[in-house]
Amino acid sequence: MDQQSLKAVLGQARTIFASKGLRFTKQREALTTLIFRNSDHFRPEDLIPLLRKSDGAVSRATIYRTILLLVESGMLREISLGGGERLYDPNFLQSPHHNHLICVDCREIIEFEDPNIDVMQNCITRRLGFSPTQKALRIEASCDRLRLLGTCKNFKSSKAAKSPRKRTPSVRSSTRAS
Amino acid sequence: MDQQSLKAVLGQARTIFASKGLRFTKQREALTTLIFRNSDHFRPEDLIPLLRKSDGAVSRATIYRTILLLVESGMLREISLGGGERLYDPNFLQSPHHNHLICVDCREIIEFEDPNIDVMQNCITRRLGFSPTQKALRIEASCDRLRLLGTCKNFKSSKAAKSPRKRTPSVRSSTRAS
DNA sequence: CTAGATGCAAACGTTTTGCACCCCG
DNA sequence: CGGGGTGCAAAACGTTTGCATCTAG
Repeated sequence: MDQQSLKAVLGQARTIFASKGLRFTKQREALTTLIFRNSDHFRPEDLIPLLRKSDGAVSRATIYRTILLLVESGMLREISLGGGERLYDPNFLQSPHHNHLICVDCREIIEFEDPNIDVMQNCITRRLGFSPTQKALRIEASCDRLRLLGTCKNFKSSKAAKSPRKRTPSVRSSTRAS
Repeated sequence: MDQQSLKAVLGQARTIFASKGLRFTKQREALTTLIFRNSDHFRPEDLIPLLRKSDGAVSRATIYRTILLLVESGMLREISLGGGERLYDPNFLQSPHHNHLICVDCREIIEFEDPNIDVMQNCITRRLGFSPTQKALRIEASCDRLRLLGTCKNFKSSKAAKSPRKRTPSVRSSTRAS
């Protein structure tokens, strides 16, 4: 996001917060800046090391609390990519109706928009007797290029197509040991 | 699910497991029966008390491990309803292409199917250069009936439209206490 | 007999919370 | 100076794992 838009976003946040009687502290500003500057999907934990580097360190608790505020303000949206992975997406501010395609080969996330999908979702919702408030379409798919050519413009062997939620094994002491 | 279909499902599970060199133990059978008998969405934790009642108690570890096996066998699917809530849905066996609408008023989950949506998803996926493997459409919506008439056939005040992930407070001892 | 399965409890990663203190307005 | 905000560390949660034991085939 360019400097111009970022300024606008910070202003918007400040206004929304003020309207709720909340302060826009330097921590909240640093966090908001970080989140919208690169407009990447992120996990709350990801933000901690990023904030440690510069001088604007923010505690874990504040990070979680601020994210919640931004979600409640409609500036940030939670998305789910399966496997219990919980990500936040700052891009709904600029493209309010986009959806996500996740490449099962490289776990790359591709954002796309389609007006027909949106119309159809509204239709279905109304037909069921509801008024739509939020819609999320997630498509998991495999990359044709990778399958046919053995390579994929998104493919990075580093994050190779694997299981989310990895745990680091550790020394373990059994209580029932003989 | 009727007794007939349940028998078929158990047979299917037994076959798939056998083909992978896995056993269909009494724990796995009890679990599979429970899951597909009522075809309700569930969290792994939900199953523990249900299994304690009858004689077929199964440990937490086995529950998680078996659920994983069922997912890998394509008999069970994980769905996500937002708020980090991770549910499992046994109904994809009978309606492989259904989607979910969640009522924001009462958190009721309505399953629906729409052939057009499916075609369109395939279109979009191919246009992006991918082959679809799995699709999930989640619509959050508010119930018209409730808004207009103040009542909703799905509305239960008990599970009143609120925040997922509640925590039970507890006694806490502060280290920094004076 | 033996590979696979189970149960237990410990540990993990993530998220929430109580509380003392801080600071902005 | 007061009410909202922060940081810390301690829970709480949901899930995974090592290991000893058990069991189905």
